[in-house]
Amino acid sequence: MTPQQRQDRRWTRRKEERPAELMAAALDLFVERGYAATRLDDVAALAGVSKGTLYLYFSSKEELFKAVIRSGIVPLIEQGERLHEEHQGSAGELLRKIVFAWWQSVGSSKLGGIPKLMFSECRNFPEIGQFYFEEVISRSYRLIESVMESGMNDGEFRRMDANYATRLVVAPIVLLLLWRYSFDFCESKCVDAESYLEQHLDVFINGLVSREFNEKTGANENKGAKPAKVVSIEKKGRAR
Amino acid sequence: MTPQQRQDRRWTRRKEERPAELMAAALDLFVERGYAATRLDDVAALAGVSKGTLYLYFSSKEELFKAVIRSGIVPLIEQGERLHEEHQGSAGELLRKIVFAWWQSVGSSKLGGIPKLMFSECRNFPEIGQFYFEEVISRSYRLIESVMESGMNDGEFRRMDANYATRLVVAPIVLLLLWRYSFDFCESKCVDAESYLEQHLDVFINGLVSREFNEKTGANENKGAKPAKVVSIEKKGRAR
DNA sequence: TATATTACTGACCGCTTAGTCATTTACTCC
DNA sequence: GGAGTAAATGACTAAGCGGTCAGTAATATA
Repeated sequence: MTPQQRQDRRWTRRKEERPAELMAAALDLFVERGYAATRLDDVAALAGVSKGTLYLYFSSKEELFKAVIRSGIVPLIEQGERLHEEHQGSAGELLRKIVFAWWQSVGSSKLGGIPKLMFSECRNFPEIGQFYFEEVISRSYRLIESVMESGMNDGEFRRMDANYATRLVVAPIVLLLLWRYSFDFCESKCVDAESYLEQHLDVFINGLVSREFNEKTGANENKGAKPAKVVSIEKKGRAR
Repeated sequence: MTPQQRQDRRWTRRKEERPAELMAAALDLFVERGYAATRLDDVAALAGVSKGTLYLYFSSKEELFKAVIRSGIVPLIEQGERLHEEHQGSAGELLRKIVFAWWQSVGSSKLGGIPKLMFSECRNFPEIGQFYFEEVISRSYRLIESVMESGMNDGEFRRMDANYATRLVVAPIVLLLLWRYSFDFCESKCVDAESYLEQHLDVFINGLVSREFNEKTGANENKGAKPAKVVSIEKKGRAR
């Protein structure tokens, strides 16, 4: 069959590729507009098929959403495990390596839209929110946290709450990602991810290493060899 | 009229209070479910009125949304200006003061939902997204940036890109807020904002102050010679 | 108490969109 | 080429929700 012949056809059978194409289209629109505001006709159109075809592969809008998240998560998890195995170097170097590898493979690809999507929608889909939390967020945090802890044990970093330290390294990176899919369009000059991450790691790692504390407030004191007090507290009563 | 009599009435006239009550209800639901997934019947019900009443005060769903954002923004801007005027103390102290004041008045109040809402919806409402960006985000950034710059000029902080430095202080705070309105429910332990912010400022300010920094690579220089053991620290005065 | 005013109600309308299915078209296999 | 299979279509249905408005009940006025 010549390409011309193929082009003349009203449509072609592409059973294998459809699901991935539909999920890619859905991801784009979900990220851009949110789940509720995305119409399945538009998803189908963007994937180059009719809505009926979409229903050949996904039984409902919610199933499509779940599939988008699940398939988007797989590479994230694999990426995490790869990084975990390739442990070497000082904690600071390792941190640097992980951050840049992650940004390259996730932050700057289309997968980067998934965190924004999950932040927006996780309350509407608690089940898949929980899934994402456990399989992606918790795992990533544990990876970083182990780096932080080994850095402290080796004396490379000063002692502090490793859980919070982890959140603090991750936060600017995640926010950069969210920014890309939200307010980015408001700015004329966009953030240079490379320099931003570089400066973040620089300041952060120096902050971890440094032992100069504010004596006046007593804050940030490193009390000898004692580990920093664990500040996570039991969750209190929740509104509603 | 006795309270009993008032209770017996099917409804009462409360022209003055309705708009604020409706906006409060709308904010709750918009933050929880997103704009598109929020039904006006539910907003009205949560505010204790019928949908018809809602339309007495707001001409459309979008107008309600805009009103919610605008009214939520006003206190933020006022807060910002107040903080700006109360300039005093070193840059580090000032930063600390601003962060905690902001958290107390915004982060822990219902207004905290607005950033989450804006991150989720700004692409669907570019006009109001732009408005929020200019009136809230840019203003706040300028405030922090001026603190960072004066810190650098005084030699309290080392020189670096003030714009990025600003983003880096703000990021963990904003992400904490977003977290509260998204994945928070997934965790059994919740983040203690106070300790989290404390640790953030500690690490960050120390990272700004410290000059153990390899200009060429951007990596910190402690990799070769590990710092002394944790037990042998002596507190030093603050670097100037 | 009688009348006028208006805040409020809730049934209703019509559009949008998730989901269905009878039909059409591409492809496979003999 | 022709018969059989299955991928894809698009018109259709039903439900949900934004938005309307004629009517009702609370309040003001006198």
